Amino acid sequence: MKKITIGEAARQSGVKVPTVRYYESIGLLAAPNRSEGNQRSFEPADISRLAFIRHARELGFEIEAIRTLLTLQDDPNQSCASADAIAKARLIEVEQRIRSLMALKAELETMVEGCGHGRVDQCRVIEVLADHGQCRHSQH
Amino acid sequence: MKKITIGEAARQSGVKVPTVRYYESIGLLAAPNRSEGNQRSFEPADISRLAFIRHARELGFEIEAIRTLLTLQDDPNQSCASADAIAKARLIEVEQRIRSLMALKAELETMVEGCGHGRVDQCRVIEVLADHGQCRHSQH
DNA sequence: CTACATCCTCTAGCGACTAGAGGTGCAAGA
DNA sequence: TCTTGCACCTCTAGTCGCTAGAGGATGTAG
Repeated sequence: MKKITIGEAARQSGVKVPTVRYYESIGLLAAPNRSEGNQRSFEPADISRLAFIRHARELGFEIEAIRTLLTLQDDPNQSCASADAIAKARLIEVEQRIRSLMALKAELETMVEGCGHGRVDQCRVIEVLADHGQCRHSQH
Repeated sequence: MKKITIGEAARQSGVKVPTVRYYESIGLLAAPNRSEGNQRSFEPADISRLAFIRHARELGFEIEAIRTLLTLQDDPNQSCASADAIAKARLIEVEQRIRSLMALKAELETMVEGCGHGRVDQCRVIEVLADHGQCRHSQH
């Protein structure tokens, strides 16, 4: 088998080199074998695992959630109820966040539209920030 | 004038006590006068400033952006072009983030819907994570 | 053999707080 | 007056998920 360097693993998985080392350091990725000269030598499975992690991170899962998902993946006989629960929780978070951002968007639009491009004392941006009572949303 | 303690200031502005001290430490809020016993004594203007900061933070502005907005507020003769630019930049960020989260939402929904609630080896949650090729969005 | 890219470990830094230790100030009840 | 107990003080260190940099070793191409 040809040796996969950390740089190769990084390129193939889309995870940066220092981040690969970081994932190893926190135990998300098993420590790989080393070459004569102490350089890491990865297996193809490590690249899949890194890609899995990367994808999950892109979806906004926290490291601890990913750790759980990975242990589930490692043991395919387990019930997928936990995986389902984690994904559902994340979905709810994302929906919340979208709602919240929509409210922010509306408020920012009011600010930007209301800006007369004159001096600060007539500026709606500053004004709205100074007085929360002027906006329609109250919790985020 | 009655003295406003840090606790009072926190309650009235909605900023937590340690956070008020933090804002002072990074120069976002001027260091207030102290009582005989070295306790901070705030002015009503400080509370407005804290409320301004809090509202801006809720809108997702970074501390450095808020610092700029505050200097603009402090000098009302300035043009509000900078304030406008900051708000516009933030609006674009928010719109980006919403689009990105919508894509995530769609992907998470596919995962959750596809979960057969059986064993992990048939679980769509794990499967989708393991193989990015299965999903329709490619950049976030 | 010599460049030069890539690798190694280690420590420190980022943003925006938050938590905790260890101590002081202050107002109200006994 | 004393004491209880909360609120305040400073300082350091921790959070999350990396990222940057120092200072050195290894590996490969010409």
